[in-house]
Amino acid sequence: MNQQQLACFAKVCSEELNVSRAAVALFTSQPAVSRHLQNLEEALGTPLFERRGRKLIGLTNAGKRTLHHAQVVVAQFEALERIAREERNPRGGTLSISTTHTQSNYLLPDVISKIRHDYPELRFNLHQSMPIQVAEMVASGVANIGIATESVSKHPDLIALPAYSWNRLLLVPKGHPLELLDEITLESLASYPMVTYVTSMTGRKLMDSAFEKAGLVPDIVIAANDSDTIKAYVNNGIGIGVIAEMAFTEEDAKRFSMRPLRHLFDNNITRVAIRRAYVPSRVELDFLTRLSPYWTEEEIVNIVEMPKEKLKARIEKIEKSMLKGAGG
Amino acid sequence: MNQQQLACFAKVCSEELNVSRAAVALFTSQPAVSRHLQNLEEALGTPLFERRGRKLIGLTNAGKRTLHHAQVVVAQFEALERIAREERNPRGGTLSISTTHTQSNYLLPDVISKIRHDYPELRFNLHQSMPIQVAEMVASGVANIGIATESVSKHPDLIALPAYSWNRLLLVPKGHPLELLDEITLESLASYPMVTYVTSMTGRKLMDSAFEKAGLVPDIVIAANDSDTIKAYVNNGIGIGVIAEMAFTEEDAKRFSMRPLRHLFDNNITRVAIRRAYVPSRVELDFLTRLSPYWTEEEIVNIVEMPKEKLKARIEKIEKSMLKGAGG
DNA sequence: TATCCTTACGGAATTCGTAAGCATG
DNA sequence: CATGCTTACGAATTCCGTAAGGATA
Repeated sequence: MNQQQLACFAKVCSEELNVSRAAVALFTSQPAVSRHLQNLEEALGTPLFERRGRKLIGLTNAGKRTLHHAQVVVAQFEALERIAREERNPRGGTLSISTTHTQSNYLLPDVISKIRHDYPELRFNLHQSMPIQVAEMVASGVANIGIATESVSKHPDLIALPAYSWNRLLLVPKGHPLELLDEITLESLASYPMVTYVTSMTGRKLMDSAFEKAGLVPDIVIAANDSDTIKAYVNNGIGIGVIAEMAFTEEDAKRFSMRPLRHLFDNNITRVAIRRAYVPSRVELDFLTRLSPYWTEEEIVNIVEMPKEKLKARIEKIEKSMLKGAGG
Repeated sequence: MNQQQLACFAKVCSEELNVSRAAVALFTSQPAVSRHLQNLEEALGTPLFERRGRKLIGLTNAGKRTLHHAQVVVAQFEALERIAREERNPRGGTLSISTTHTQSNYLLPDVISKIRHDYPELRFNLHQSMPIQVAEMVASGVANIGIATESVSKHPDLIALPAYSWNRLLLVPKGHPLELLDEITLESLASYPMVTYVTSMTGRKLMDSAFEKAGLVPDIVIAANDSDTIKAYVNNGIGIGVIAEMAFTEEDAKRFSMRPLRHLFDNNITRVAIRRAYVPSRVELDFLTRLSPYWTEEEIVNIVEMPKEKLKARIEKIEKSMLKGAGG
């Protein structure tokens, strides 16, 4: 039994038991991975996979138990390499974050400037993409921290910590009829052409389901990836905008009127995703604790190492306290 | 960087930076270990040891940070092997415990019979020896769980969890003058020849210091390793006996008279020792939770992975609640 | 001088990639 | 027949133990 065998095993599991893809991800040949799996099973003296012919179709009980420790080993090796890198170049260090446009442009600048104050020479890798890619990038190790509202909590190799909750607001050009309407209702929103996020992003699903429940169909003329695009089209008079609260800046207040929509839609929860068993670095822990008031350093370290069932309960607890406290 | 290099590094650290002894403990040659250390340092790109000439005299900062993760890796590999063993033979499994005579004969029988009820085919390795050897055996992996009152909390590679607190009692033959004395004092104890434990065992040090504080010198005619020997000599009229409370059985009540000594001596704390970063098995967790009411499974798992400073605070907290609650 | 770490060297074992074989859908 | 796992094989690398060399106390 050695590290490479375990790394292969973990990667094959995270690649849905596809040996070929695992080989690509590990920058090696497919027979090499195949052999490592055989040798690992031989070394442990017990099969790890359920097989149908030559295909791997599932994990045995032993495989399930082994997987967790294999992931821990892989993560510890990563941590050792990071420590060495930090010691070689104490000033360096990189915060590698993958996130969506809204988080990247309206949530992160504030947190990052605070972190930069404490770590002046820290470098940032900010990857911006769609929620599913955010999850993929963290799972594959391209980024170490993912921030998104969708997708990240479903990936089996990721742990998704609820970071904060938020809602939507209505964005209209100054002088628009909705600006001064007593109470904004779903009906009033549905009676205007609307510009908002695409289906896969920024809590769009929660909005859709609210309209559906009311038996309404919003007239979404343009669906965009990012808040800035939405603002541009609203500014051009194409329609009314529905965007995330945190995307409304002081600058926007000069051009637009804004109406809160908390009474119409459920709160969304934005989550931070890290790989299971990942060992966060010093800087990453600082970043995460600054990002959300709902967890402490100690908790993060504990949570990463938790078994699945216990983790679920813990996360639900955080979400409850979050939704109670009105969030933001 | 690989598992063997990390294992060598961890072992050299736990063998007080003596490469030769580490080689013996790892069942390999000394040059092999030496080379692994060099390769590890080269792979990490940073020295792990402070050196004077060819001698290792300490850890660098990088070495200290690396050590923890190296220990975790080693422990995870051990856990993987144990899991495989359990899967190969689900009924088997062994509880390997090293402890002192008193614990082994008077504390463990009850706990072990309960555990055997849940795991009928479980095998036990009970090693009985002096406290220092108990610590050594756990550190070296001969046993996985150590139980003792002395020594175990000082070993750098061990975590010592307070399990329970206890005190001494006076053992005299029926009809002895002390049997009916109103109040047993240190003076009255010092005025008779005494039979008790040897200095290195079963909380003997706390007893000595109580006499010393009072300016008294007890007349210890025989110092023994185990409670049964003490009883035998007391029975023969050699002197009065001072033994641990839990060593007094119903059987003893027929032959001896007993007087509590809680008012004269401080409580002792018996501790359970496990290797740092060790991953306890299912059975071991059950055993440990049955052994002491002061911790839960979850806590044990957390504690093992804690960094040193945090651990210290946690343990002190347990001890406080223990000493308050009169213990037993 | 005894202990302990490093270097040198030859043989053994491991590991890798390519190429070819075979099963599944 | 396309996808995907296994087997075969030769080359390169790594790893080990013995033996010898040098440093320290």
